Amino acid sequence: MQDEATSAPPPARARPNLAAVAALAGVSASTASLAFSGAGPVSATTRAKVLAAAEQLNYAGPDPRAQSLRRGRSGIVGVVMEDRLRDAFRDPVNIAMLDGISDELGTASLGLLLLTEPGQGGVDLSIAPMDAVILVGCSTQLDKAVVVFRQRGIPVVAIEAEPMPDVLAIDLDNRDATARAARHVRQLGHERVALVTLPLEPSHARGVLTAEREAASTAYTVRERIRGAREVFPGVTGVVASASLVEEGLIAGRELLSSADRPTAIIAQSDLLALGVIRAAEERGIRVPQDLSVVGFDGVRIEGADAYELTTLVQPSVAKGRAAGRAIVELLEGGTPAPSGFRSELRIGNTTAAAPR
Amino acid sequence: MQDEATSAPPPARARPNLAAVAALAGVSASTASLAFSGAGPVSATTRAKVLAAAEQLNYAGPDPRAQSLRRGRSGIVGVVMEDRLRDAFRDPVNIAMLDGISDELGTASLGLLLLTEPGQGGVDLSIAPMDAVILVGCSTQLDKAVVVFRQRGIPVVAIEAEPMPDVLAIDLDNRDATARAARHVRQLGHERVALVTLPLEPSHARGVLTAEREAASTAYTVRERIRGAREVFPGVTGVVASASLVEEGLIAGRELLSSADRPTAIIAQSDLLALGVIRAAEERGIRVPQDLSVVGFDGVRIEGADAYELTTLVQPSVAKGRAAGRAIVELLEGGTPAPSGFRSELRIGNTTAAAPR
DNA sequence: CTGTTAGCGCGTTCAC
DNA sequence: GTGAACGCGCTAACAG
Repeated sequence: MQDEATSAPPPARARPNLAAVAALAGVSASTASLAFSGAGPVSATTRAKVLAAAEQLNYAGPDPRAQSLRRGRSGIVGVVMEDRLRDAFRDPVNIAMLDGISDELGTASLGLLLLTEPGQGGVDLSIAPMDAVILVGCSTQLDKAVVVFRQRGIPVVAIEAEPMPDVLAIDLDNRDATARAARHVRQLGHERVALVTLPLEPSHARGVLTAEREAASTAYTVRERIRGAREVFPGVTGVVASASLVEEGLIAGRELLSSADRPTAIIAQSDLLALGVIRAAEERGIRVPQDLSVVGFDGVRIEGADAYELTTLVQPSVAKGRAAGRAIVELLEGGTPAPSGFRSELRIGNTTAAAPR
Repeated sequence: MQDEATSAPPPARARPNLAAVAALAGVSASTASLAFSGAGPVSATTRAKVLAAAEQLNYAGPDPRAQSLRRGRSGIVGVVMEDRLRDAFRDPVNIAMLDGISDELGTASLGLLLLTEPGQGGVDLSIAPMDAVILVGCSTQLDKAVVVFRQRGIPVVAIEAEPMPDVLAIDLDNRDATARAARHVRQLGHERVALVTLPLEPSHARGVLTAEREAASTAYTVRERIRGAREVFPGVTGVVASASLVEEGLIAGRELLSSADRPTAIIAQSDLLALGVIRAAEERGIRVPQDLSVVGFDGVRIEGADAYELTTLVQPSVAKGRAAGRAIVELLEGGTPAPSGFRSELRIGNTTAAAPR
């Protein structure tokens, strides 16, 4: 059977397609398709012929792009992160969540397309061939994108985002949890309390937490946590960090601790920020927790924070990610998963104590 | 022109397509296509008509999957990481690299599809609709996948991988750099030296570094670094960690430091491991660097390692990522970028000193 | 400026 | 078991 092939030089050097393989194998395209997909009944002989032809033509198998079109599925799930990746990945909490997501998606053989909010010059969100989308802590700026997704029939799951119509929410008790921590602080007798918040705007501007900034912000998680603190300390204010980093906590801490009547307790919106605050205190000889109580959020293990057992709100990051991934899978299978809410636990360490004097 | 449309109720509630929009707008499909893509000359009137029709039908714009097929491009670049994401992202070096990659890809409006090596139950590598692939520190187990990519004409760039045909290499001087560090250690008079290596096998098995394991391993970077150390300390051996984590360094350090004639210097293959080793020494009251010299690799800033300025090899992680991303973009534009090699710099800190006695 | 004509490469009905 | 035909939704050529 190879006689002709050897006599006539293999002509097509271009990318072969299924039809070419089928032709060389002497079968129809549909048969060849079945031979590859494994679905449907194909005789062993025929399959072997097809495979041989494929090998001869250097055919790699069905084209994923064409499959996507035909099947109406690309097998890709977009994960939209709020920040630049370099910022997002610096916080262990995000990594843990992503890990949970990827775990569930991987199980369903779904790929994970990493995207960032527009404005940072990434891919146009509505143009990528995705079957579903997970929004991670995204601002409401994504409204337009969400509309497009809905028009396309692309299911959307949002982790800790402002409730949006037709978007399945995976939520965290940011407000309640912060209120619980604040209550703990108040019970210790603290009255001069300050906040160190995560970024309020996409610009990641550092600075004082003003009423205007707060009102203008679209950062759901940040606002919820602020509100939680206000439930206990109504007028409480503080400073805004530009990212969830120890370094940023340090800067914020210096700011807060330099004033004459400095706070006796600081509620930080992440463990990294809290650790930075502690460093700032150390710099000034302010003892934690004797002179200053510090509360964090997340409950991540931070290398090098061994000296302290941070009082913090332990949130189930991986579980959150898993829930989102699971929900996506169910939605793609036509199911109707329920929104879910996760709870953070206050873990009291040795960075909070009775207010001085 | 709208008369008929208003008399007959809008029938199709199903997902509209370009043809439907064109029909309702009273233009041809190709014209409608141009109206959306913005390419080609379309009169303002026509465009408006098309857009109005689209809005009326709730049409979200061209289907990305169909565009992919037609254009032969999906706009997606796969990034294959060796480990589970949870492991990979725990090391700042990988995050930095990914950041460099995503920066360049974002500039070219390319999406980043996160994949892991098969075996961990992820997506079948050859089935995702990717335009190009970046392999990050991958083992040679990807041979088959690489063959498929080549057949498909999908360009492949590999960061720190065993050289493979038709794969553009972005390399790091793992061997030379380690040799330089080892020479520094020898100059300080050390003779009893041990290694703490990164995982040698996909299984991430912890344990002693044996000749068999080493020979069987496909972990390019790890082997290169071992070889570099051997150039200076020919018979040197040590232990294998199961991941690049402080915790793992701690375990490895305990192992190495428990023996009677313990090493006076330990060369770790990452800063995280090195920090763990230092912790192990602290546990036993072994002073660093007086009693034990420790060398790392990467030059990342680790929170909480303030007490020490680690002697380490500073590698340009972000630049590596950028180079890979840039190469991909050039390859997709039909260019032929040259392979590149990056150099690590030995940064001498205060964790190495003259050998004791 | 706009319409017509062809496919991109594949999967999926149906008949036989 | 297998083949023939059709269409997924869009866009690149040309023709007018």
